[in-house]
Amino acid sequence: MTVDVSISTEENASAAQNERGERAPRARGRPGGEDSRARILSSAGKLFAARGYSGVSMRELARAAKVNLGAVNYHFGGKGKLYHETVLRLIEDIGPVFGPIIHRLVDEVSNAAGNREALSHCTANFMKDMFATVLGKRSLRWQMAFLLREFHQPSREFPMILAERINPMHDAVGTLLAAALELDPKDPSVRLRSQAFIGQIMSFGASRSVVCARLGWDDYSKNRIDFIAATIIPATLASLGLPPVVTNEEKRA
Amino acid sequence: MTVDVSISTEENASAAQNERGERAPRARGRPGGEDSRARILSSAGKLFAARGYSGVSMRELARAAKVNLGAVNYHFGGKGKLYHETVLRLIEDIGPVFGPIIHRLVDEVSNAAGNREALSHCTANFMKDMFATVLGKRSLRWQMAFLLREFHQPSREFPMILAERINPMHDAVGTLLAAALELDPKDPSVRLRSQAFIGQIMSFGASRSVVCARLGWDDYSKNRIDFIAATIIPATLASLGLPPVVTNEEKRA
DNA sequence: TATATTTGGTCAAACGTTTGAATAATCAAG
DNA sequence: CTTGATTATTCAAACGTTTGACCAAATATA
Repeated sequence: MTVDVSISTEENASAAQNERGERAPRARGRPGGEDSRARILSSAGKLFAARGYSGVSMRELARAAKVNLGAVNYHFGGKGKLYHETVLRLIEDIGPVFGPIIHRLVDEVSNAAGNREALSHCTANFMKDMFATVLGKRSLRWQMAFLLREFHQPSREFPMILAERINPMHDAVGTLLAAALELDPKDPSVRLRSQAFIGQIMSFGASRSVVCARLGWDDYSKNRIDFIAATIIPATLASLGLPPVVTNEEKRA
Repeated sequence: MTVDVSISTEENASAAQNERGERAPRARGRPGGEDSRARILSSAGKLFAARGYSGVSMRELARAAKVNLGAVNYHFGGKGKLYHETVLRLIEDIGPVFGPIIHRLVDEVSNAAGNREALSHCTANFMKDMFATVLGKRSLRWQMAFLLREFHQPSREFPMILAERINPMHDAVGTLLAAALELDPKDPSVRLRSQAFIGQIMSFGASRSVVCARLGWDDYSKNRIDFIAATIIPATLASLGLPPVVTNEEKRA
């Protein structure tokens, strides 16, 4: 448990003792290295997501991360390697976010055991989770933009993203659709409908500018995201031939 | 009619006579101008779509268009102006493609007059048109990539694209959804479902790499696009509470 | 000749990268 | 408790290349 945390955050690795009580060797040399590294990685993610690889200069990046220009190459050994590290970091970052959502979906589908009301609830829960996460999580904003960019303009890092994060998500949705449609999860039509299912959700992230322009919104907010979910979920349930989910308010009436 | 064609292709504008039979004034000076301009514009579209504004250098562009570096600035007066012209050209190009699709949809929805079988056929026809166009038309490939880029990373040209091409498309889908759901076309939930409707289709273009990877395809083909349409259309009909469309084969049986 | 276009070249600025000195911490020796 | 070696990091300057822009001369048609 403590191991997991230290791996996922990856900070303070050199600052304390290890779990055996042995003295961990303190960092030598001028301090601040891990700090700068983290700042560079964070700035790089945001900038690459917003403007793409060639749209970001090393100088701009160094300025944003508040480090010297040379420090970027010192820590990462070049722009290309930095981009690679950014993708690795992205994959690490979104794992703990989508992992539980995927886990919950697969669990609930399994527990539903074909019961269609239960499948409706799985679907609604999953979509609520996804909308809230993809559209709402401030901390995930640049990651989503980064992903969308890699989707439609795959770099050499794309296969890794596909294998580590996209395939598990699509496979999970596949089990839901297979249960709802009573088809094999490997059926090509299930895979296509998984794409439509996920693509529909992601499109609200990819076309944020369009949605906001057409709805007269400045940006998404919690209430607006809830409204999107409440609007789209019934349509998706119907598309799967699943019964509508009765909301709490409707139950009271 | 002939006017539309000449506008849409925009080539040979200086090569022949106009429709009144008057002699069009032949171009003076060194020849090749309109040719070079068109080649530059075409290369610029493809390159900007693939790598983005800053991912393309003027020299690379000149090489791709087989013109001298100076000729690009001669014709367009700079990289920024060339990008602007590329967007104008894009809007002009996709107009004749999506215009008829939109027109057909609005017409058929109007003629359906609320009849739900007729609305099913509208929907199916529109989606078939869209899938075939967005995924299939080779000539539209870079335009779609360009659009998707502008969606999620709007440049200063975005408002024009929105007004000229996106809003009409969304409004047309809005009339379909309003008829099917018996709501006002301006209802926010109709606008959101229009986004989901279109976004779902576009996602097959945006995530081409994902779809192909998961289906084991190298690329889309006519048959595969038909298969996508045949898979997704029934789901969309169900999501709108519209009756399924009976295919020709099923009718014979 | 007049006009339109192409051409090759130059320019300052910005690019990614490299370098070597300066800095700040730890560690081992005295 | 100081000292000097060692290590890690920062920093400013410079490298050679590429960038977008610009220009005057050359060229090809009317």
